[in-house]
Amino acid sequence: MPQPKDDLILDRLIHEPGRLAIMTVLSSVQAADFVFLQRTTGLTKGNLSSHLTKLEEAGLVTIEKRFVLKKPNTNVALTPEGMRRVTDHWHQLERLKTLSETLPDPDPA
Amino acid sequence: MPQPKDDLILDRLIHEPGRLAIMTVLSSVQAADFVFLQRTTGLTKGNLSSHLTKLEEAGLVTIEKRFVLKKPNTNVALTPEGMRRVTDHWHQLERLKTLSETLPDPDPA
DNA sequence: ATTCCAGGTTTGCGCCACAAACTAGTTGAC
DNA sequence: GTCAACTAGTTTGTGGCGCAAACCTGGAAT
Repeated sequence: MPQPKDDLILDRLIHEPGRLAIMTVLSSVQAADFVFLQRTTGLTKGNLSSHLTKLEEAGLVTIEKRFVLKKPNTNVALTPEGMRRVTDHWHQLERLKTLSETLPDPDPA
Repeated sequence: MPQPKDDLILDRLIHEPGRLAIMTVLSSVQAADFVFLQRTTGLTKGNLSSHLTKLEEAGLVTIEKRFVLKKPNTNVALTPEGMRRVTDHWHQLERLKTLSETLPDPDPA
């Protein structure tokens, strides 16, 4: 069943609220550590950790683990692909919103 | 763990791509039948049907079933609450997007 | 040496979105 | 009339995934 706008696709990997927050924050700051991301996104450690793993597996972010001041420090940055995808996702959302304003007449009851 | 923007919450019921499409379309056209929604959202009948049921149970849409030209005809409209929630959701998305542009400096690596 | 904390990771489970199968009625074709 | 095909939906089965909670690991304080 083809749809009128086959090219309007919301990527679930990015659309998921937690990951949308992560990706959007990263797209602004380029790189951030785990604690910063936790503060800005409001995610719990556990959820942040697993979302990051998922994003890394998908090639959207790179994760580097170091020790800073003798504490573990996880640094996260978007890959070029990640940047492309999150930018595109916001673009798709914008399209959905405006598309609904240019709809053919419904066959009303 | 409180988050900096506790009031920035993406309602999963609405955020789900299929339902976001349904709600956004409905917010533009006020009322639409099943077939129109299927065309505009690109959802399959099955998925559209179950999403509509879920939205109805949540009190976000009203569903009226009739026969038109001897065929079943399902008419869907937003409730006031539904209208409020979808409008608010787009507002929250906008906030997430702009919020990321006014972030404190990350502790970079 | 043992408790405590920071900074994460792993596990278990409950929900849910999707595709596929099913239902009910209608319209021809024969 | 009956059989096939179509329209307009609903129900079902299930795999995947997001979440909370439990767990881990090393440094520091007492």
